[in-house]
Amino acid sequence: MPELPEVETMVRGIREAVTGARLVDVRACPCPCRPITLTPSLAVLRKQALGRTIVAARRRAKRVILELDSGAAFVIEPRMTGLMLLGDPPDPEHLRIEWRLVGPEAGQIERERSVWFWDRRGLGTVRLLPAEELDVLMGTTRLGPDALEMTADLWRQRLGSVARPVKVALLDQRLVAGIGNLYASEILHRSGIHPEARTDRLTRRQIERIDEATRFILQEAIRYEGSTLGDGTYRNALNKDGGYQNAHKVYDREDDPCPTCDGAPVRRFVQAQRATFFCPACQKKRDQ
DNA sequence: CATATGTCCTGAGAGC
DNA sequence: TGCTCTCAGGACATAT
Repeated sequence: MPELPEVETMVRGIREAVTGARLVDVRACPCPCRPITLTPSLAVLRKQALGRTIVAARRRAKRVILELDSGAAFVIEPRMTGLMLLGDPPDPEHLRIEWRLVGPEAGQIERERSVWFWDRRGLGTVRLLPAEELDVLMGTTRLGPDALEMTADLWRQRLGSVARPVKVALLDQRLVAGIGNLYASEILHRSGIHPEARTDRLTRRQIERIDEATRFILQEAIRYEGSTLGDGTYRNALNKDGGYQNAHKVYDREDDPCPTCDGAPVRRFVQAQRATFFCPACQKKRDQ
């Protein structure tokens, strides 16, 4: 499930191929699969975007952003199973959108190529947002600060303003943007904080640990190019598996001995309808 | 307002 | 073996 590290990997994977390229076509998947949420309609979107040049590929939280020279931008939300791929994807059944590009690539001659949005479950969305709406998305009113932009002060401020189990708070994209279910468990494990600890009772020291752990876990996961879980859905832009699943300490590791304290078995429980994993020895409820 | 729950979707895996 | 059922969790709509 693409969270910040997976989306960052997608953006890095397509950046070189899309930046500076001109958009010559946008096509919806020709197969009879259910159409993805596309805003505006394909016809309107083509009118606004064809002939434009992609000036930047960026990430905001868990979204991929392709900025056009008009100021508008494609905003792609992969949600559960969406992927950005280069070249010809292997499974045409779940292809949703194709961007056809032309332009110089890596100092070579002009070349036509495609970027694809592939999405098995079809929960993902593709939008073309005008500049003003993009500004709102990039700001922190609707989405909180990007998880990699957080500071201890910001954490203190934002966690202090809510009274919820800390794991649930980390998943709230208005509070901090980019963390999903997998990395929330990993971040709290590294922080040594129980997932049910209330945000309004966290100590200064605990918040500093969340600050450090967030950067550490997310940057490490980016280095590994994200996590490809058992269903094998997530892949990078070249359709290769990520590697971070092998470095998970608790996520999807129920009953395994905790690799940090090498003793207690990892526990799993359901919190706000999501699976939470933690080590009962490293993450005591009432703690240091 | 803050927080909680329901909803969408497909395919893997469990259990009978 | 082949069926049915549950579950996975992104973001947002609706409910409390």
